[in-house]
Amino acid sequence: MSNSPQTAIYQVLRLIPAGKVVTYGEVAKLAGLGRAARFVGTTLRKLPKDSQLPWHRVVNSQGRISLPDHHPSRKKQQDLLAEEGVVFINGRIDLQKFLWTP
DNA sequence: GTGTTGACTATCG
DNA sequence: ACGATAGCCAACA
Repeated sequence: MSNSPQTAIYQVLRLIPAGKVVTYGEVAKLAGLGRAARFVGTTLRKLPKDSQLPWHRVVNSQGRISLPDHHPSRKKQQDLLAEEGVVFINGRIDLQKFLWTP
């Protein structure tokens, strides 16, 4: 088992199926971090650019991409999700259809 | 040990 | 529906 919180987050990310998304809060809870949703975002920001983890399937509770507008990966995240079948409407995801929960 | 930070969330006006 | 505010929690200086 993983003692490191960030390792626990990595394991949770691998469980997310393509075409679905999860919120930061859900990832935190599944990783055993309770309500440390902010920590999930901080951890993802530190991920290496060549990471194989599906970090792009993590969005905020509003169904929006949380990255700042000027962040280069923001555009890439939406593009990756769109390729997996996640539909964006006015820059927003319909969580009632695409939110994944175990 | 103390205070600040942040890819968050729930609540309020 | 939208912006501002307060609450949360681990990492960092």
